[in-house]
Formats: sequence, structure tokens, C-alpha cells
Amino acid sequence: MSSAILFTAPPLPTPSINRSTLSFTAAASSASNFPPTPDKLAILLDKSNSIHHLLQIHAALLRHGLHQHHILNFKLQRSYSSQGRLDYSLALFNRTRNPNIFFYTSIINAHALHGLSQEALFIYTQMLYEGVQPNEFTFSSILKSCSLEHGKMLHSQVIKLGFDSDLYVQTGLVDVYARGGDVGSARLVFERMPEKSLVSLTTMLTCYAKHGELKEARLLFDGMVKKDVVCWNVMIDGYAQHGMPNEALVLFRRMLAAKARPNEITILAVLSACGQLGALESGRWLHSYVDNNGIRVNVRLATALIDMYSKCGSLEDARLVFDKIYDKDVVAWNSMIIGYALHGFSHDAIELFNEMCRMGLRPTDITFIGVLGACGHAGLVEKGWSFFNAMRDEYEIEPKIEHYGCMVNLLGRGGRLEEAYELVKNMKVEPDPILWGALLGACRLHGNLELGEKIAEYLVSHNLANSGTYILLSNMYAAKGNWEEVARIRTLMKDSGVRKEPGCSSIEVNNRVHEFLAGDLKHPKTEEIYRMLEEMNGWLKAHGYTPQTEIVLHDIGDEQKEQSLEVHSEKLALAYGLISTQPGTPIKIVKNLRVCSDCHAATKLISKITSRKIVMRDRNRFHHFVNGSCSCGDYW
DNA sequence: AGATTTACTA
Repeated sequence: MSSAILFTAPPLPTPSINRSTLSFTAAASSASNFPPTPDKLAILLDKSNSIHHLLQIHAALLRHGLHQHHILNFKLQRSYSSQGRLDYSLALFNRTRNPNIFFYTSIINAHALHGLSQEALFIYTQMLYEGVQPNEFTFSSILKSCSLEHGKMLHSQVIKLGFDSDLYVQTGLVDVYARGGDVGSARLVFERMPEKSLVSLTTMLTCYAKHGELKEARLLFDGMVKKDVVCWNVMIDGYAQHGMPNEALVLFRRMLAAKARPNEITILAVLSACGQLGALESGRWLHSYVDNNGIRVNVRLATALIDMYSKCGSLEDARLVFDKIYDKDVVAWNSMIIGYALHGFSHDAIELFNEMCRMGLRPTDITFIGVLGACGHAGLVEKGWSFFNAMRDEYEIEPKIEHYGCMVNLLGRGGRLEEAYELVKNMKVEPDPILWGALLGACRLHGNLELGEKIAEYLVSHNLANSGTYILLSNMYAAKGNWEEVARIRTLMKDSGVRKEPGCSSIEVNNRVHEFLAGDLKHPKTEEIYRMLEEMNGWLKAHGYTPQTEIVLHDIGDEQKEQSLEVHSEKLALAYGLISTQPGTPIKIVKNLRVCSDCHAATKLISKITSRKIVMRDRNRFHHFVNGSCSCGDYW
């Protein structure tokens, strides 16, 4: 940020003569209003709601020698800013001699509101340099747009100048520490506040929610006597953004029960939760709630709907929403492209990408996640390479680790392991465990023990191994029948203290999401579920199905291994789906990890036996099981 | 005569 940029004022507006200008001028210069007094101009300024009016008044100020009038300039500047014309605002500020604290505060606030924090800070320091003392209003404005480091410096100035007992300033400080990730300091300032407003409570609530401290957040939330839509939103979104989507949904229902009125932001958060859960019924209900309650479906809301529908398995509905957006932005295109990719409709995803480019929109890094993912699901290696190269060469987007991940998946699927390994070795960014996991997964798929061992060893020795590393490696040895190595890996995993992330599957029935962990006995219908499970096993055996006991990582007998497979979360959810939905209707299941290969094989067969379509979303993509086969073509 | 704080979609 240089002063040259900031203080080179754009040319002052030259009012143009048009209809509205003429009538306005006529009003301003009618006999009783002429010459305009500052009072009258102030009233006009407060009433003005268009940039034309503001320019007219500005012209009047200049014509009548009022262009150094502090209050009028202040008001004019504020109106320019609120019309989004920060350039006029700043020009006016720079042409006003010796701006006072009101003017300084207001121009700082305007920059802060427009996200121009560097500029806001620069003006603030300029103000200090000019010898103008900040007050509590200035602090609450400047605190919005500063880093933790600057926040600390401002905090000491706040104390020095004695504004630390001001409610607004305190709230601003809590917010600064919260945004800077210093939850402890935020809490300290917060707890020292003698009086806490709804806003300051919400600020602290946001702090907890943003940093994943949902228990603390909920405690604070439950203690709030007065709740407005904002604090409901913070709490619901906190759950949605931290892997607790069901809690978000449950809280949303309580919000409705408490007669609080959701707004667009509430809906965005809850749609995200529905998407994560695959809760299509709830998502549809929300969509109709939006339509029935006068909430405008703008491009953001529409995008959230697309995301929800595609994650809930209804690409058709996603497309309907997409087609209705008249001002599609790149985010909307991205989510539709990703939707197609997620479902394995790779060619549609790529076609949509081309269409988007034809419309003149510039793809972003997220767009490439979509098309590279699409290539991966369809095994389009050359196409993938051309996207990957175009990304850098044509669109000047530096590939991120996620893009390398897509490429590794793609090359891995095509069996081009060495190529994938070379890519990883030569990339400029540091590989992360997810990327290594993708490569390791490819090694397992093609039985390339040599490379797999090399990678796993590297990961273990660098303390980068996660549960997936051990499991993949163990599966590789198991596939080769090397049971000693399987046992060794198991011990290694135990010693490392790494625990497997528990698999969790969920299914939505009657607007409620039912979650299952492996071997879960918590569901009220547990008995019926397990009876169904037995029946399913009977069907599978009758069709000559052999459980894939070799993928079980525990040191137990074969029979117990079979039993441990039988109660996998996917199968529990499936069993519950079979007993609680109408015959012939599709069953939709969501799993938090990748679907296990035994469950995948079993589900294929069950789709055939029961003549039901089973849609399963795992961490990576959708699997549509129909009549004994899966849309992923057994690669995932 | 004049002002400041909370929530946000891949």
C-alpha cells in the first residue's frame, strides 16, 4: 500500500444533465430553497438514495462554496460509501482540509466494510500522524479490519486512551482475537466485560463455533436469554461446518419450534448440513420452505441448493435449480460441474466446463477440482493431463495439492503408478498424508507392493502415517497372502497409537437422519435391524457370496472376522433401509469414509436380490447399485 | 448538527 495510490484522488464527479438531474436541480433552486442552506442540503443528503442525487448535491456544495463544510462532506462521503462508490468517497475525503475525527472514523469504517483493511489501517496511521486522537468509535471501526498483530497494538492504545470500558470496543477486541485464532485472549476480554450485549455474546459464540469448540459454544448459546436470528445462525452453521450436520439439523428444528424466523443465511447453513448428511427429504422441505416464505432464491442460495441436491443424490433437481439461475456465476457452474463429477457423469461435467468457458467465465481452481475429478472417475487420463496443463499454461492457476491428488487418483486408476509417483516427487508443494494415501491406494489396487512399501515406509518413518496408511498396506499384504506382514503392520499400528477413524453410515427415513457405527446397538429398532441383517446374510450365502475376511485388520479368527464384516455401518444402514422403506423404492445411504470393498460387493448383490436401487455416497463419490452392478465400475 | 459491534454458498 503506497500513499501514491491512496492519495491520488480520482477526478471529481462531473454531474451530467439528464431528466432526474433536471428535476432535482429545479427542486433545489426553487424560490424558497435558494440559496440552499447547509441545513437543507443535509436533509437532502439524508434523503438521497441514488448516485445522481449525490452528485447533484456535491455539485451544489462546490457551487455555493460549501465544499469545505465538515458535516456536509461527512454526510456526502458516507452516502457515497453506502452506494458502493468508495472512489468518490475517498476523493472527497482527500480534498477536505483537516478532516476531523468524525470524518476519519467514517472513511476508515467505509474501507473496513469494503474489506480494504490495508487502506483502513493506512488512513488510521495517517490520522495519528496528523495529530487527530482516535476515540471509541474509531477503534470499533478499525478493529474490524486488522490482524491479530495489529489488534494487539491497538488493544494497548485502547487501554492507554481509556476506551477499554466501552462495550463496542470490547466487542471489537473479542472479535479481533477470535479472528486471529487467539481464543484464549478473546475469552479473557469477553469474561472481563461487566456487561454483555447480544452482539458481544454472539461474537464470542462465533469465536467458539469457528474454532470447532462446539461444546463451549453450545453452553454459551443455551445460556443466552435473548436469541436473535444471528446467534441461531452462528450455532447452526458451527455444527454444519464442523462435521456435526445432524446437530445442525436438529437445532434448526428447535429454531423453528422457538418461532425464530430463519433467513437466507440460516438456509445456507442448513442446506450444507443436508448435503453432508444426504438428507434429501429435509433438503426438499427446506427448498419449499424457501419458496413459501418469500426468501429470494439468489445465486448463492441456488448454488447451495445445487450442492445439496447433488450431494443428496438428486442430480435432476440440482440441474433444475441450475437452469433457473439467470445470473450464474463461476461458483454456481463449479457446483454443478462437481455434482456431475460426483455422480460419475464425467462427460456431462466436461461438457458443462466447455459451456462455461464459452459463456466467457474464467474457471477457478475449484473448477479444475471438478473436471479433474470427472476425468478420474471415468479414467480419462489424457484428458486429465490436458486439463492439468491448461490450468497452469492457459489459465495461470498454480495447481494445489488437491489437484495433484486428482491427478494421482487418475493416473493410479490407469495403472500409471510410476508417472503418479514422479508427479508427486516433482511437485512444488509439500505432499500431505491424503496425497500419499491416494498413491498408496493406487498401489494397492494394482498390487504394486514394491512402491507401496516404499511409500508406507517413508510415511511411517516421517510420522506421517495415519490409520489409512496402515490399513492400505495391510490390505496389500493380505491380498498377497503374506500374513506375517499383516500381523507386523497391525502391531505397528497399535504401537503408533494411530486409531482408525470410525466408519459411520447414515440413512434418512421420514425426515430424520439415522446414524450407525459398526456394531452399533443404539438404534431403537436394533432387534429388527439385526434380524434383517441375518436375513441378508442368508440371501448372500445362498448366492454363493464369500465375505472378504482378508480385509479385516484385527487379530481374530475367521468366523469373528466374518462377524465383524457383517456389522459394518454400511450394512446396518442398509438393513434399516430395507425394513423401514417401501419395497421397490430406492435406498440412499451416506458413508463418511470410502465404502469398504466387502460392503461394496455385498451391496451389489443385495440390489439384485431385492430388485432395489441402492445409492451410496462415500467420501469420494456416488455409487449407484442397480441389479447387481455399480456405476463406479468397481473402481473407487 | 455528525458515528461504532455479530452470521455468508464450491
